[in-house]
Amino acid sequence: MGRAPCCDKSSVKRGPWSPEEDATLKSYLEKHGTGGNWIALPPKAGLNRCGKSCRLRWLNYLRPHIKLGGFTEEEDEIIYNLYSSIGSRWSLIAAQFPGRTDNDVKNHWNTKLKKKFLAASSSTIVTGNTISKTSCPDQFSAFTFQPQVDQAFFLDQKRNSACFVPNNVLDLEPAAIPVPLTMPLETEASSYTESSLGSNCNTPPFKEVSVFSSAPSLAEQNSHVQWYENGHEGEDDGVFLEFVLEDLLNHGFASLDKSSQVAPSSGNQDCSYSSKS
DNA sequence: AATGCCTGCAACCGCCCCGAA
DNA sequence: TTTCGGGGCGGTTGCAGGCAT
Repeated sequence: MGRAPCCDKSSVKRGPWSPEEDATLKSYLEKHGTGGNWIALPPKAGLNRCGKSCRLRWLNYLRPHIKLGGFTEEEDEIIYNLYSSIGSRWSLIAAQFPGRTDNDVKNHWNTKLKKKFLAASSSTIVTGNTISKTSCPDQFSAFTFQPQVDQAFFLDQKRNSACFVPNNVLDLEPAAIPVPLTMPLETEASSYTESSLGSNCNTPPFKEVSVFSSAPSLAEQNSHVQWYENGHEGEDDGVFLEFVLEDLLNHGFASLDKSSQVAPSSGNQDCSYSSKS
């Protein structure tokens, strides 16, 4: 038994919005606002539309300062890096671009970027091969970019970075893994504090680009190595990130130094890996 | 010029979350 | 504490325009 629909779909108009409807909605919202209730809004505004449809129309096309289409290469890169790190959290990704909507970013991804980056995925791996050993923390961060993993994710646009925290790590104790992201703004690296994030998560010491941009596809291929945080071995598998380190090493995609499998500034965090096979 | 296919995008659907009652 | 309902979000669909044949 499903929940009751928000409106009578047989009696409201559906499909593309006319310029008159747009004008009516825009005019009403500019004068009165939403009133905190989209469902009740259409009759007040004189529209024969579902409240949710009104909300969508306003948020995606009518509200001020909307920027549609015309994605730049840099934006594409950021979208891809974010998608690699947090998956299809379109609202979160769109939040990185003032004026862009989640729907627009999602459509852009589905129609253009997905193909573009899938086609380029092999060359991306080659790019990963150029990583120096000293950039191992980058790779570790990249390995945390698994959308499938139950995770908490903190973005700090001001600091040009983000923190990733597996959910059940949060349950145990706050120990965040910093995730460097490509952000449009040049900013100084600085540290998160416990008060700002509730953890000892720090930003990386420099502005970084996610170099492991084929992480999702590699994660699918790589399933026989499991990563553990020290002290949590054998616990809930859901917290652990899985991939084939050996394959990476064999193929030279990444140069890993086990002794440095620690995020650069995650304080007390330490990690190790083992083979499941 | 006509037809069919492909692509991009606007809009809808339905689920989940969260706050109010 | 539970229930209900609205908002938010990601996935999907359907249409229109462009392109190839």
